[in-house]
Formats: sequence, C-alpha cells, structure tokens
Amino acid sequence: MTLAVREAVSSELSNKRGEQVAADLAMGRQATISNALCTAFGQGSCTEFLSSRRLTSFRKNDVIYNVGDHDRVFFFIKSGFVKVGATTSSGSDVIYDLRRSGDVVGELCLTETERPDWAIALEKVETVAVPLYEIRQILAAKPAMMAAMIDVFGHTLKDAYGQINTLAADGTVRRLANVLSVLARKVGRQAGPMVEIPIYLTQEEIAQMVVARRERISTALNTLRRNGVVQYTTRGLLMVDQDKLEALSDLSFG
Amino acid sequence: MTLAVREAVSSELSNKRGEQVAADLAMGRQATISNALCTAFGQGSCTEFLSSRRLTSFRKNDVIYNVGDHDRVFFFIKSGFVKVGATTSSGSDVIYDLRRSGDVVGELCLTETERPDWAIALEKVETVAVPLYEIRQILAAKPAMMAAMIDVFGHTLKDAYGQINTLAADGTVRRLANVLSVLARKVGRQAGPMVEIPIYLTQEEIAQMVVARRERISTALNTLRRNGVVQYTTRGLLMVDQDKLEALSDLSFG
DNA sequence: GATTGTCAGTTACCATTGTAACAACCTGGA
DNA sequence: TCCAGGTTGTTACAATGGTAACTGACAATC
Repeated sequence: MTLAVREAVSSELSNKRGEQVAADLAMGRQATISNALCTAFGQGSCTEFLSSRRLTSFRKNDVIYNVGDHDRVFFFIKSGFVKVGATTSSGSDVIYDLRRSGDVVGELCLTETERPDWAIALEKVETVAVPLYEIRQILAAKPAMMAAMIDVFGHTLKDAYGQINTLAADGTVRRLANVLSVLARKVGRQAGPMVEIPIYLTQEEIAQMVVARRERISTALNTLRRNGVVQYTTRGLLMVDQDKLEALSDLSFG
Repeated sequence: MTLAVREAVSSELSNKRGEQVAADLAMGRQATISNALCTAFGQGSCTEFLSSRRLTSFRKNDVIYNVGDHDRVFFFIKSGFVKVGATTSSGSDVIYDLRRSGDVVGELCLTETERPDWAIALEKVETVAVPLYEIRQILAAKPAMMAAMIDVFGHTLKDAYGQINTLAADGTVRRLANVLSVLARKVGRQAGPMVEIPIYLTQEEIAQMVVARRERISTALNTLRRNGVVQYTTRGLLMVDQDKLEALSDLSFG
C-alpha cells in the first residue's frame, strides 16, 4: 500500500510526468485538460509546491468534503478515484463527475463560501490539500495557473451542459451509453479490443451518474452486454466497446 | 392527479418557513457577479476598451453564434436579453441560461474550438464582439480580468450543476418553480409585492428552460397562477412571488 | 375585414420510468 | 462455518410525462 502511494507520488514529481501526459494525450483531450491544473502547479518554481506538502489521505467511502461545509480548500488528487456529486432535496444522490489522480476536487469553493457539492473517495485516495488563500496567492503569482484554472472550469462546464443535454433528450439506455462513453474516455485503459474502466462502480453509483433508478441500469447493462457493447461480471470491472458505444449515442433515429 | 398536484403545492406553500434568503442580497450578488467581467473590462486603462469599439447588434431571433461555429469571439452584452442553449440529437432545443446587459456570451470558446452551444437574441440586442486572441491579451495583461473570468465560469458551473440536480429530483412543477425563481433573481425587477420578469418568454421557451413539453408548462403555470404564485396574462410579462416560489422549489442550490 | 401564423389551454392515449418487492448470489466478519 | 449485509437480476403496478390532436384568442399583414 505505502509502496503504491510512494510510487504514485514520485511519478507525479519526477520526469515520469512526460509519460503520463503522453498517455493522456493518447487517451484523449479530456484527460489532458484534467491534468492541466496539476501540471501548472508542478511547473518551474512550483515543483516543490505540492511535493513539500503533507498528504491528506482518505479511505474508501470517506467524505472529503460535504454539502454545506465552509472549508475553502482545493484537493489535488495524487492517487485514487473520487466521486463528486450532491444530494437532492428528495434524498437521492446525483454524481456529477469522477475525478482521478492529476485532477483537482473542490474547485467550486473558489466562488462559493459554502460547498454546494460533496466529494467522496471511491477507494483509498491520497490528496494534497491547499487552502483557498494559498491558491489565490499562486494564481496571482502565476498567470499560467490562472489559464489552467479557467481551462478546468471551462471543460467541466461543457461536460455539465452535456449532461443536461442528454438528460433532456435521451432515454435511459442512451444516457447510460453516454456515461460509459465519457467514463471510458476519461479514466479508461485500453485492454485489447475494448476499454477497461479501472475502478469498480456499483450499479447504484452508475445509476447516480446516469440519473435513473438502479433497476433500469441493471436491465440496460444487460441489454448492452447481450449486444456485445459491454462486458462485465458480478462485482467485476466494466469493459466497454467504444465504437459500439459511440454508434449507440449517435443514433438519431430511435 | 391534478388534485394531488394542487395539494402538494398548497402544502408546500402553507408551511413556508420564513427564511430570509434575502431576495435583495441574492439579487445583488448575482448581478454583481454577472457584471464582474464587464466591470473588470471597464476598469482603469481599459475604460475605453469597450466604449471605443463598434457595436454589433442583433434583431429578435437573430443567431449570435451557432452550434459548430468556429468563430472564437466573446460577446459583451450592452443591452437586451440573450438565450444560450443547444439543440439535442432529437431536434428539440434546451435553454441553459439567459444573459442580459452586463453579461458575456460565448465564453466557452475559450476552451473549445467549436461552439458546443448557440446564442440567440430574445429581442434587439447590442453587443461588443471581442475576438479570443484579444481576450487572451487582456487576460494576460490584467490579472483582475482573469479572476473575473474564473468567477463567471464558477458561477455558471454552479448553476449548471443546480440544473442537473433539479432535473434529477423534481417533477415538472418544481422544476418550473426553480426556473422561475432563478429567473426572478437574475433578471427580475421588484414590482410592488411581486417580482416582474422584464422579458417576454413564450411557454415554449420556458419549457426549454424547464426541460419539459410546452403543454406541461401550460398546466403547471396555471396551477401556480391559481395558487397565487405567479400572475400573467396571455402574451404578457410574468410576475412571480419570490417567497412562495422559494417555498415551493426549496432551492438546494440557491 | 379576411387571412395567416403564433400562442395558450386542454384532452385522451400511450411509452417510459419510478416503486416496491423478492430471490439469488457473493463477501466479509463473527 | 454460517450469517448478515450488500449487490445484482427481475417482475408487477403506479405515476409521470410525452404525443397528438384540436380549440380559441390574438396580432400582423394584406
């Protein structure tokens, strides 16, 4: 465990970053953008900025921050996956986004004094926590950071609009296909002819991303499985066929 | 079923807790944020920046930019209202946001080379069009601009997440209440005991904001009208009772 | 003043989705 | 080992919302 963490940390700090970025490039634009902030933070005289800090770690299901919290802190993820979402007035959860190592979590505290969302660790997560006032100092000192920050917000905003779009137009199956497609682009790893999603998600969590009941996800996933679009086993990782997924979400006519 | 709705509405209204969300504060804050970019642009040596430029004007229903366009231009609204949205794969329109004088439109071109959204004038609109490369110059030269830009993105993102939230949790009536409440905070004008929304919106447009069929909006609006939550006449402006609306929609993302 | 187009209101019908309930299975801990 | 709790698969029934169709009202144009 400790070994894995230290490896993850040093990979960020050493020249392995180039490799990481290259991998992200191969993976697609999304990943690259996600990492922009950390890259900017890690550049030049800021190199020691993140590395000199103590890691804040969370175990699976730990709440990194919660709705209504007044802490104004950015969390830079060194390792592990985090879900970002909110709890609706009727008590159900909605997941807006998944974040992974290289991403930042809690960025909305930049403009909000009270957290409108929560972030929960999907597995053991190591982060560097940076209070807002320090973020502000760094932003003021390094324009590149600003640009990176704007990029992060811009892309997150585009994704959010995309979610609204799919919610407005599509039925459960297409929404699921959309979510899986985005997941694959974002965190997927090529595994032979298919893309593996390297984090175990329960159907309940997938349902919160798709914004539908778990039962619908169960049947929809089975439909996709029968059509060879996805592969999975009980409590196993998802493998998706990107091409078939995209074909599915592109269908303009029923 | 209509009875159930009405009962739900009335019960929500009756136990309205006297929470002083301070409509004026909310309104003030929103307006301030909306104007942050323009304010930043107008500050100091940039005072003449906007004023020295030619105005680009649009008539009602003119497309300011469209999905897929490759122009990378910011539009600073000097006067008039603009709707921002997108067309879904099934052909229906979704409205993400309304913008008014003091706001910016087209900001997503900062991170996207191809417009993912459209913007359409709801009435005669005067704008100052600024190409992205100039925006970049100004951002680099004036850190205050950057901060303002980040603010704009942050708030827009929070709004977008709020929309996802309400889409996930609420039925048509509450979503409508949400939309009206946001509209009132954003563009409303105090008119006696109620707040007037100073731009005429067809039910079809409201439906695109609520993400529902026009027919539902018709009945939902009538329900609200019968309960005294809103007032309107055919082809007339909407007047809304903010307190009752907030009680109804129980804004989790206010 | 007739015509045309847009907008609002309403209804019956149907498709989709949520609700509730249960059974089967797996995993981890007592 | 067995049990408890979590995960998945599946069904019936109810509720919600979309579809389609029609009406009346108004405004602009000719």
